[in-house]
Amino acid sequence: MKIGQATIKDIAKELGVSSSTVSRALKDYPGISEETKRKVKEVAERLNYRPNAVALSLRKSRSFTIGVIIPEVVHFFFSTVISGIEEVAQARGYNVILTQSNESVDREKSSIEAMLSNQIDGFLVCFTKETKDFDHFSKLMDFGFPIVFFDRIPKLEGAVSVAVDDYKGGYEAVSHLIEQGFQNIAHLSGPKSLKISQNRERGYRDALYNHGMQVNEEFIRECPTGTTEEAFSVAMDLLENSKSKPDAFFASNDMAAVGAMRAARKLGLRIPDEMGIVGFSNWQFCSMLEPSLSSVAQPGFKMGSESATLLLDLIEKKIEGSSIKDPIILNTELLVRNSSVRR
Amino acid sequence: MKIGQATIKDIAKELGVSSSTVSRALKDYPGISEETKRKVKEVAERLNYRPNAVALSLRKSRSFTIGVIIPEVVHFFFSTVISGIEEVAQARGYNVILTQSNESVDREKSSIEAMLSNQIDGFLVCFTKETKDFDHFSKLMDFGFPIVFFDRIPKLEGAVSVAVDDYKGGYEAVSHLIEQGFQNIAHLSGPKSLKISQNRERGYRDALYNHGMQVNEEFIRECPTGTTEEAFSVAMDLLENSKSKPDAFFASNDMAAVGAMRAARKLGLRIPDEMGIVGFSNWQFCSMLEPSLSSVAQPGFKMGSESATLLLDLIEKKIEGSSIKDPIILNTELLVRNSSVRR
DNA sequence: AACGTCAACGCAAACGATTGCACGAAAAAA
DNA sequence: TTTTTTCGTGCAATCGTTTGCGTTGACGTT
Repeated sequence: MKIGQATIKDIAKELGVSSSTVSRALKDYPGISEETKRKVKEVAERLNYRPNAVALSLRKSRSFTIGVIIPEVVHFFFSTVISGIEEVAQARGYNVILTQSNESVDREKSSIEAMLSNQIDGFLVCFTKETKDFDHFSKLMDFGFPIVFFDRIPKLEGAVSVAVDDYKGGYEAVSHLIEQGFQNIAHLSGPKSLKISQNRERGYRDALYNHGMQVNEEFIRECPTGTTEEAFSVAMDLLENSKSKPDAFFASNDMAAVGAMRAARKLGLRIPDEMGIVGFSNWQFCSMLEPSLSSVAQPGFKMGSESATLLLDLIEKKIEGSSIKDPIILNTELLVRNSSVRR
Repeated sequence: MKIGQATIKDIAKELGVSSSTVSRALKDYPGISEETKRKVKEVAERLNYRPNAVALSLRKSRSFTIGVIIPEVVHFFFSTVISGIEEVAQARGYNVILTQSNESVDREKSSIEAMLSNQIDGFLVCFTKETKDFDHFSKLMDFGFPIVFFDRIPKLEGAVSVAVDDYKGGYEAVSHLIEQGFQNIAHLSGPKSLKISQNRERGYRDALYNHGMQVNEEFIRECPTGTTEEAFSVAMDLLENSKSKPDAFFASNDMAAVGAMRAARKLGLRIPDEMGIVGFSNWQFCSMLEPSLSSVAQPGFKMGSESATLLLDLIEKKIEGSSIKDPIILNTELLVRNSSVRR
């Protein structure tokens, strides 16, 4: 009686019929007279009847709700992904339950538990940096429970996943720097544990290699947290203490790129003439910086909408999980701005 | 049998007792022998029993889920708020269902409907810019349905809401500009329909007034969409065509502030010497700009956590909605950076 | 011996909707 | 007129859990 929500029984009582008749009438089942259907629908309308989704979930063991597990919401890329997910889900009549793991595996696991007990229909997950063990996912997948991984993809047989072409992004960014005449390109990499970081780094290496340049291992430095401060000190260290000084940075993330910009500025190096910089993710602020920051754009919204579409198709059995062997790779695009173009 | 989830019946069958006994044993009800309790818990453990939240929702007409309606997720401030909401909800054992209205009233309404049929326990809402009519909210509130409004607050008797001290933020920003010696301070305001825009503008007016300066109506210009481009052209127009040219801008939002910066730069005006600028929201990029942008920081995370706490307290009847007459106002803080401090 | 007490548990209804099956009446076929 | 078919509807079980009330048997009291 909470919100005064009318139930099927209310309609039934009002018309002096059984609830089964009402149920069938509302769904235009055959075997109900037009007359009755009309009356039922009329009363339903008048009582502002809305089916109780919870009762439906219980009956059907389906909730028309998908769960999203994401490391953190306050992150331009992730929020874009969420937006894409939400868009598709809403269009197809699904709810989205959101939890952030804050990069903690324990929270990841407890969120899964909580959502499962809510009869969620499927998961959309970007696991944490520290998730090395995927048992809590594979257990579900063995049951045929629909899961789609996005951005960060697991080493897991039969996992359906959507990722961005990190390799190509890295490759193009570094090629671009080389073409601009930069000779000593350093790489501020992301956490080595993540496939995306590895791929960006591979792109970096291959670009150098294919342009006949040597990879200087000293120039590849991990920035596990990805903050500006961290990158700043790493870049400073590199610029002050390395044997051959870098004249360009390819950062695995935009925040880190800003750290490198700061370091360059602090040392009086002019960007882009004496120092080229390219970031990754194309955060909103890239175009607002001075000089504006070149960056590899990731299609966040598309990643969200594609993953969601995939998941819903899996849930509704429009496609088979086993038919998707390889990760879906979305294209990246290098946006060239002022931080990397020599005048 | 989906996820192979064990039910109370499974436990009951295994032990040859009734499901009522199992239910009571699991909750340590009196009237169940210690022996039985032990056995039940043991089997529950072994079968990895998790209560079915959907069945619970149906029985109790409570879902331990709250609904969040937000204009758009991809927005630094809002994503911060979401983060705060999620944090509190998770800590108190609630799920968060998220929908974005994309500033469309229709979507706002349909989201409400959808969530209601999911037996949601309460709403956390930031309505759209175009929401002028609050019937769809007040109808629910009349039933005593828990709703907390955040950021944008409605003209509605008895609404519980949490906002930021926009007036103070505006007042301090403009006072600061005045103290820095700026004389002709223009205001790029937000959509006039929103209370927050009105309050920021009031702060602007009062600051001028209290410092003995005149308000030049020509200097107050609305930027309804709040994009950089829009602000750029408005600022250009002001700088090129107004009788007395502004020497400072107080923008109702950081994106607009960037637009003003661009306009100044385009006209060769040096910031902050010839032109002072202060924004609002303290988006991440503020500190990364050159010069760094002074801005009024809004406590997004706190707004989220406070609103959520309030909502959950309402839901759990720890507090009475009627006991909260006035909006809860969270403090803003002017972060002075380089864009407004004359050297 | 007859009765009351109490611990320990089961029955069944309820939450709201769906659905296989059965039933009665009317219409059609014989 | 009798039999069969068709149509429109209701009954009751089901999903998983909770909970008011009833039942059972053991034990204690007079």
